[in-house]
Amino acid sequence: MKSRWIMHVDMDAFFASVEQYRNHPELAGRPVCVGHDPKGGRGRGVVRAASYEARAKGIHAGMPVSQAYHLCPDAAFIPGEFESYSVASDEFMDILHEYADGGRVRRASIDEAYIEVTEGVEVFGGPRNLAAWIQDSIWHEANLPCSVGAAPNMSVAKVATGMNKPRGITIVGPEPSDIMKFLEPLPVTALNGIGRKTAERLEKFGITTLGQIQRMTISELWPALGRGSPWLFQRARGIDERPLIDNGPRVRKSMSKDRTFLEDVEPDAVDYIHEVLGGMCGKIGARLQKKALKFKTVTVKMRFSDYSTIQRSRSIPVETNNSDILHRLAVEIFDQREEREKSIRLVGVKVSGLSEASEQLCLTEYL
DNA sequence: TCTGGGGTCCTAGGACCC
DNA sequence: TCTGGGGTCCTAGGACCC
Repeated sequence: MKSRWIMHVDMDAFFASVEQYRNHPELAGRPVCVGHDPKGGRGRGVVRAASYEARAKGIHAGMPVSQAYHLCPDAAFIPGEFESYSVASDEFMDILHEYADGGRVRRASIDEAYIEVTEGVEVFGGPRNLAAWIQDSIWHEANLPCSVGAAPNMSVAKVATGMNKPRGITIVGPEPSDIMKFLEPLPVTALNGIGRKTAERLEKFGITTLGQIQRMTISELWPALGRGSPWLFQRARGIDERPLIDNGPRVRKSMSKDRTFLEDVEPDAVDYIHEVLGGMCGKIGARLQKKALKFKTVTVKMRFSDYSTIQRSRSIPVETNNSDILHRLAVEIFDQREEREKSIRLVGVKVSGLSEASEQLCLTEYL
């Protein structure tokens, strides 16, 4: 039986690359950080994406901008334009459609996707040739660098991509023994789905590498992971039978806006918080209207000075996208919080249960 | 280095209906 | 009056990802 081939394509430093190669070509070759304004080293946000030049200075995504600023004050710090990333994403997804068997693309996030290429690999004379073609097409047609991982399933392909970045190609398999050998030395966190919490749990049982799991049975794994054991048992061995299903155009499930204050806000400054909520609700309302969407549920997130975080939500019987209603609901939810002593570090508003706005909206646009 | 902002998916209990 | 099982919606929280 001929082996199945899946490719995972991951954009390199996606937001930073869009800025360097598409929006601001003058930034190519320079350290670029997309994220919050560092405000001379006092800013409270973090870096969303760092170009490889910035990474060479020790900067990485998720790092507080204040720290990034100290590491490299002359990096270009730009807030970024989400819309341009969305357009760039659609462009490279379109290119992937051309190479995928049956045009099936599974979008995993804005900057990565899986494609089934079992037939393509034969036509192009092997996975490495096809991966190189795809990489070249994306570079020449969309002006974006990417890395490619190829393997007999999605799980292993994703791990492969991460092994060789930027502009890398990594082929794993097709033999199960090759896959086992590839995964054997890797830390458990190399797998998609194993984050900090799960890694900590496993470590309590002395488990840190996939090789260790390969030598265990499901029942030996059970005390550490319970119901998650069969899943990890398989993934550690590179077994993943999931079919690659095209998830079509992006369907948004929720929309949110958070704000961390430059300094924590005193618990009695409710008017100020209400005003901030108003600003966020206005922006969310505008985005909903632009996309012709209505919401069913509002969630208000509150994070306090000790970093404890709560969320409170409420659903309404009739969907709407009216900013004033949204604001009123958000204020009500906020005012009902049980925590009244601690200062407030962050407030956020999220709308979910999104549905398409009907003719009503069109009518109001006429009036 | 105190820890952003945008998301997704899963679980679990309770309400409510048939 | 008691009992059940299934389905769906709502709310809260948690894990994870980029």
